[in-house]
Amino acid sequence: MRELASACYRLLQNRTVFHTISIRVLPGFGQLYPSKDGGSAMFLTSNRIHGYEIARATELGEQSCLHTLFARQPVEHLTPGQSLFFEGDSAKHVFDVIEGTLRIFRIISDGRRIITGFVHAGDIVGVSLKGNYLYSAEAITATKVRRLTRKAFDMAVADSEELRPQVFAHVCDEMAAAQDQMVLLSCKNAEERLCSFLLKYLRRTMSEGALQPIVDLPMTRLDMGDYLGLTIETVSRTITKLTSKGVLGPAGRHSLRIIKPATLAQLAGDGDEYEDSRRDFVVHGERRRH
Amino acid sequence: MRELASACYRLLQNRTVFHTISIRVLPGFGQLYPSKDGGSAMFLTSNRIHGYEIARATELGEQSCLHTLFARQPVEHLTPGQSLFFEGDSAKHVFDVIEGTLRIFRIISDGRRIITGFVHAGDIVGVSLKGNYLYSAEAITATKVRRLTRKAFDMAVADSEELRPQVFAHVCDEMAAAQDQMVLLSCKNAEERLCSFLLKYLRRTMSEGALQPIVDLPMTRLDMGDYLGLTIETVSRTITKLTSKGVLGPAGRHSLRIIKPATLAQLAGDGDEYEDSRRDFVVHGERRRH
DNA sequence: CGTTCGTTTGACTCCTCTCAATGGCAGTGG
DNA sequence: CCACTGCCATTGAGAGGAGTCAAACGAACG
Repeated sequence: MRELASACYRLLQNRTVFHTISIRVLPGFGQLYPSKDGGSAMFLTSNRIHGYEIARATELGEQSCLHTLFARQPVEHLTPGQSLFFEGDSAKHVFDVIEGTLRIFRIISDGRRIITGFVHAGDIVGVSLKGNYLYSAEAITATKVRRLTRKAFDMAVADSEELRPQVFAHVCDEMAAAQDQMVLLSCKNAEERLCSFLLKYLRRTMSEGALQPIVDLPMTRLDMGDYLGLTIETVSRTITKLTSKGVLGPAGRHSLRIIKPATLAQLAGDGDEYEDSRRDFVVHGERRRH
Repeated sequence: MRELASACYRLLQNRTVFHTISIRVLPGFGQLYPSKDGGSAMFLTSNRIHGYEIARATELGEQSCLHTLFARQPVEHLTPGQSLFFEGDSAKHVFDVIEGTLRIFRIISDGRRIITGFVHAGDIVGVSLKGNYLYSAEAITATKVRRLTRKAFDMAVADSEELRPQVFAHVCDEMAAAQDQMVLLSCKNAEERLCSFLLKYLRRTMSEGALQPIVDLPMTRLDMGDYLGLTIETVSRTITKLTSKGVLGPAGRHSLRIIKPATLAQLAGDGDEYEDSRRDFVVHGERRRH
């Protein structure tokens, strides 16, 4: 069944005009979320065995950073909506994202989509799996990636005392993120979910040395909803509510200005973030759980 | 704050009678879920460096199975409710569960508990982390474990070409489980969550060669609720509903008889499980999403 | 036999989903 | 230059599923 959903999704990817047709053909898959500019041709992962990669990768084994493994690989470009790989495909490559954002998601049998994460520039995708990809990856914005065959990647890592702990750390971070997401989905209400989400992006933005507390959200409300376990309407309503509270302010099409970061942190309900709680005042002190 | 919650939880673990007192002292932590027989003393993880373990572990390096690393370690016994380690503690040990069941959970600032998983006999806990435990572990039933220092474990693994992929596979399985859990929490209703849960246990039970489709659920409704992102009332009501549908039947205090496994699989809504869908008939064909 | 703890059941509330309509922006073609 | 169209976002009204509060029940245990 998953194969069917996946196949159907690919079909949608390949469509030129008739994407709504596919939806009617398979009533079970009512919401296969055709991507914005799905007119682009499907991105086929090449199955060539890059023998030369292996040699090159191992020879770079003494380098300290995982990214250096990818340094000499050709850069591949993805247009928004283009797929990098599909759930269920045999996991032949590991990817280093140089620029852009991707969504990582699964489609379940009734056609719903669950975004399990977003991947940004500097991240590496496709490490923590054996055999087949557990999820699909799709570009949200124009994206540049470099790829390495798993074989090359694994060999380089196996040979390097330096890289192995890095890979392990990477997997641990992924695990920690998954746990946080489980906490969010388990017992946070819409406002807390959104605040947690924005807070994460705010931290990332600020740590990159941004001057203004403006977060860029390349994804659509649908993406956010599918990530946070909410509908687009609820996401939209919650943003409106936070704006009217004065926590957020508008800042362009795909951006939000965080006016009260500390309130945002409080509303996120993670609890253990006290750093800047007194930088602004709580307007509405309510803290109810559903 | 997390430290406070954790500390408060430890306090509760140590309590003899006055566990409700602690709750009132810290209004934020209204539901610290004192464990059933919390009268037991707190289990302190020993910090001795087992130098001899390391030698022994490496000398066992040529063995094929991860469990053999633990084979010569002394068996430790945990009574129900006893803690193995706490969230935030520095992750000094890796554990091999020989017998019994543990819950793996996190406490968030408002006192809620999220169970991220259950650990059964044959599982290994504490692998996929660096530095500190991301969660607490607590025995549900009488449990037997063996421990190895991380140092010994890591060294043995690093030295063995055989063990490394096993550890990697283990981490991948954990990751896959986390993803499945995210799907469950993201977009399944109470019935689907419970069915998924029961189905997982049923599969485990049957694969162990059980003759009867009876799943043993050592945990309480509260544990199930905290795992599935539901309240005890909803868990209870859903079980009642499934029983009245004829899918489940009572089978003792902590057990459930699965009368219609295929219906259970259908209701779980995972989609890609067709194997035995025709073994029984769907009574109520409804398949709504909330 | 009484207490305690876990479970079940009921009544009610409320948060989020669903359905539906509107608004706004961007790209396209006349 | 402007209407048209498609997509995304917003807003509203209504419904329903799960949470909350409360009480009763049942099993285990001293």
